[in-house]
Amino acid sequence: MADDRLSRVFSALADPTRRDIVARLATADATVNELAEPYDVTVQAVSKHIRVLEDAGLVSRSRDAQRRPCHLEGEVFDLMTKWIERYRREAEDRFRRLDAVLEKMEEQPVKGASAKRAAS
Amino acid sequence: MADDRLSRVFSALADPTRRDIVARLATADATVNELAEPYDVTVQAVSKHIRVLEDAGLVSRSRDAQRRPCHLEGEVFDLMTKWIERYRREAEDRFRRLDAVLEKMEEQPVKGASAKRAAS
DNA sequence: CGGTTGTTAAACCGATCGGTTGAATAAGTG
DNA sequence: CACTTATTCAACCGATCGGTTTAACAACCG
Repeated sequence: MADDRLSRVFSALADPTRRDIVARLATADATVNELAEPYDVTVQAVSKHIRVLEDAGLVSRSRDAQRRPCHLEGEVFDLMTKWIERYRREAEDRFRRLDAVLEKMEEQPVKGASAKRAAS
Repeated sequence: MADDRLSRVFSALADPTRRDIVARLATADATVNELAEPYDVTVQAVSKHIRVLEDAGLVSRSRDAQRRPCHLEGEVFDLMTKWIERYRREAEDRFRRLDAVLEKMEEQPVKGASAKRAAS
């Protein structure tokens, strides 16, 4: 797994358990044990999941006696959104341009070329 | 890897090569060979990457003789954005609420309790 | 102090991943 | 037809993943 930020974030969120943890942390901070309770895996496994989320910058932790409360870090979402929006917009623009071309082609219906391969 | 849609999408984008392919497809459709050219891996490896993107619904393909042009599908981005925005908003709201609480605490500076643990 | 609770570290395991090589398939071109 | 081009399939390989068990560590509680 590439160690760049975006890769870590996407990779972290590729697991449904980790996404669920994020979802629950969105409503309230929680300790490892609290987070582990609903899943039928060991608390160690959940601890690992949280580590992954932490490494991705999605979660931060404080200390409260033996407990290590987890807190969702919202900033990282910006990174994803920025990436996504960029390419979504490009794709949509391209789609619109294609639409325009098709419309134009309908107006003056296919002069010469077969439109199979426009340019090199 | 869980086979649900969101998992496949995030998982697909967790790889930098695949993200780069998406980025390039945002500007123009391209064949497997064209896509493979800049990377120093075999074309088979790139073919696999494209398969992953296709399975995630990020890429669709048509046919042009032996070629299989790849086309970026923008819709899937909505799925991600929706998921992200939802939890980002919750996290931000919570942050704002916390801010409000802290402000209030500054107004009437710590009456009785130690504010260590508010409620069960 | 000893015991309990919360969390992590270490070692291991089967499955999947990203990559390879080699061969097969598909479809134009001489 | 044989030949080149574009793509995929199949088998394999080392690394990583998600999970386990066992043990350690940290900090409170009596």
